Amino acid sequence: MREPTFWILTALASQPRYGYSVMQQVAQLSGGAVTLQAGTLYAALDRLTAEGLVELDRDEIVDGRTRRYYRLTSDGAEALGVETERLRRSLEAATSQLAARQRFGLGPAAALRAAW
Amino acid sequence: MREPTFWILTALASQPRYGYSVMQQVAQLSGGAVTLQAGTLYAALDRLTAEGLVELDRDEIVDGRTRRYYRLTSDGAEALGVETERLRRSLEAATSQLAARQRFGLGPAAALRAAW
DNA sequence: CGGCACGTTCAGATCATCTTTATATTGGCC
DNA sequence: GGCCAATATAAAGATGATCTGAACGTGCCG
Repeated sequence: MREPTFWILTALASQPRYGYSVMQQVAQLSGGAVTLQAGTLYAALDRLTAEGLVELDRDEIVDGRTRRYYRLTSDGAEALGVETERLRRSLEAATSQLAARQRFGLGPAAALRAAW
Repeated sequence: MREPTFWILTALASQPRYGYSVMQQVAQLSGGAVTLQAGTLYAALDRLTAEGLVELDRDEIVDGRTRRYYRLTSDGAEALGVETERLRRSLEAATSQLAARQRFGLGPAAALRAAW
């Protein structure tokens, strides 16, 4: 799962949203670090719908503009849960390896390097 | 940063390694969940070298086979650190949204939706 | 001597994402 | 009145990391 897909599922987890609302929610959740491109978003929503991770909730018309709401399916929630576990393991691995790097680089550890 | 790239940098963080050793380290760190494809690995090492995140450490010949060691550069370590922070925020967001979903009444139990 | 682990390399295909463009409405500003 | 920003979705073409699949050579072991 790539970044945009992950964030879209995350934004839809708590409640149904329409495309533009997903964009805003992702921007907020990521602290402004992630800005979904419109092309990416709507293509992803179509793809995720086809995959069954997301489904159409309803259409609303506000100020003459259509808002197409999507919701996460139970498959989508499960996929996000699996992805979250994967993130947890990745984070753990990187953290431990970076810590090992500190020990490797600091102090009189030159002998250690030779031993390896 | 994609998955394979992340794991390659992580495997190289603690010490220099050659390609095959990176594969094994990634498999171990990920608990067997990630298995790098040879094509992906060596292409990535070339690319990361060109980008300056990784650099050639040394060549060793063992049992007639060449082992090409790579090491993480300081740029590479920094990139991995940034990526790790990004993972932390992503994990946090997904966790909180999934928790909100529970409260919203759309827990993993699909039976709930049937009641609607 | 046949198979398996080791170790690297390359060509071609896939596909999510990015970029760009198009369309349409509302509302603020000069 | 005209311009621009924000809202809202859609679709076409380009990009590029990854995947697929294969090749090639060595050494170890039963």
